[in-house]
Amino acid sequence: MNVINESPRRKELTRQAAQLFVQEGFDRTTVRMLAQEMGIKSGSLFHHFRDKQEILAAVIEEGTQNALVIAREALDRGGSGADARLHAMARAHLETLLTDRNAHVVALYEWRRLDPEARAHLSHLRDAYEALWEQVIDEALAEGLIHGDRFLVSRLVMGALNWTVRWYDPEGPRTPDDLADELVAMITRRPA
Amino acid sequence: MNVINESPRRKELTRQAAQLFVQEGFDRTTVRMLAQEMGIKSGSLFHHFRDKQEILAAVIEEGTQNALVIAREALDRGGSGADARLHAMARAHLETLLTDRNAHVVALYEWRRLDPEARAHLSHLRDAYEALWEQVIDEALAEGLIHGDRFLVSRLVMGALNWTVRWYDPEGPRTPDDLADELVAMITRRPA
DNA sequence: GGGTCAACCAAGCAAGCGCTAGTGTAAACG
DNA sequence: CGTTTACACTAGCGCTTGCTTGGTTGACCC
Repeated sequence: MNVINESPRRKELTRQAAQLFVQEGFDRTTVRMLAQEMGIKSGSLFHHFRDKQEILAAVIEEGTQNALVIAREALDRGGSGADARLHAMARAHLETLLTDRNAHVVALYEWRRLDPEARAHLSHLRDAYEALWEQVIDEALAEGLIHGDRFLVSRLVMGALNWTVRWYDPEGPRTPDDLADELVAMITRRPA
Repeated sequence: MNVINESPRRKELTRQAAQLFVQEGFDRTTVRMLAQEMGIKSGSLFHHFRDKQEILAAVIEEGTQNALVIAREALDRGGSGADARLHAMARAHLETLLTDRNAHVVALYEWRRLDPEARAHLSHLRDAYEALWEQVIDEALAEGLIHGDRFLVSRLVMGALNWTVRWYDPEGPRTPDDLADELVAMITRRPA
């Protein structure tokens, strides 16, 4: 068994698993379905992953890690004003939701299926990501761009963003940029 | 079988099922677990519900119907200004999320487990509820209380609200009123 | 050119699943 | 009184589940 291994083969298998988990849900996706999607037999699956749970953890880890990287890049690259940084974060968030859509949907819906150890590990990753948001929101508060409770505002904003996976249609007329603009406009106050 | 029946016994069973569905998820909740929670044997369960799916549908229907009733009452009772009505809707939404928490969590997480017929039926209920929101948001837009795209704003707002089930702690210091205030303050613009 | 090793397969086990069939019983009804 | 009705029980069928076991294959290595 490869256990902690990060082979390219495993990465590809993880990507395919994410797709199935989205379509069917984790519990309804059998190891036989996973194996077929991957073009192997169900037994061979356990050469790459210790058990079914580990596949779920791998899917979620992949998505969260990417989100973190993209958000950090966006902040490093972006402008210096709170408004620009708010925009950059929102856009980065929505872009990840597109490119790694499957992984994020799985993370949102199947988080509770993780066993305690995996959950603890992945919680750290997620916390790191949310810390970025709170930092940017702190800056916006400091500049007077938005008002209110730091904790509540960041939760409400992340809720609005995360919820987009439930209704956003990439084929539709709206780009991630549009959404980011609309969101930032909605929560920031410029004199009317 | 009672099939379409709405006996008080069935209502109580539905409430208990909701609790288990939240704890374990629909797929992981076995009919034997449900029966034990209800104090009967697994076979007896199918006297009240045609199959497991019907229990899920009953749980979600219950929650959505209550949300609709409460929201309508809040709007009828509430003031006439867009600001007051926005507050009333937000407060009503958060209150339902508290009193019928289990049912709503199930509705959010397990919606996709519904079979097509049940989903079609419940979609109508949900659409009716969302129509209330869009109406209130239209009023707020007309009054210039908020700006932006009607569709996007309502989705973002409902996202922020629905997401609260993932982090809101009823035992914590914040009341649903606090949340509603914060949300409305965040999205409305009063001259700074 | 023997040894190593990742990757895969065939076969199947033990457990658990949703659901059914057939029966019992006590209260309600005419 | 006999019949119906609501609710519960026991027993288990047929199937699927996650996972294990023991073995095969082909590419690479000193």
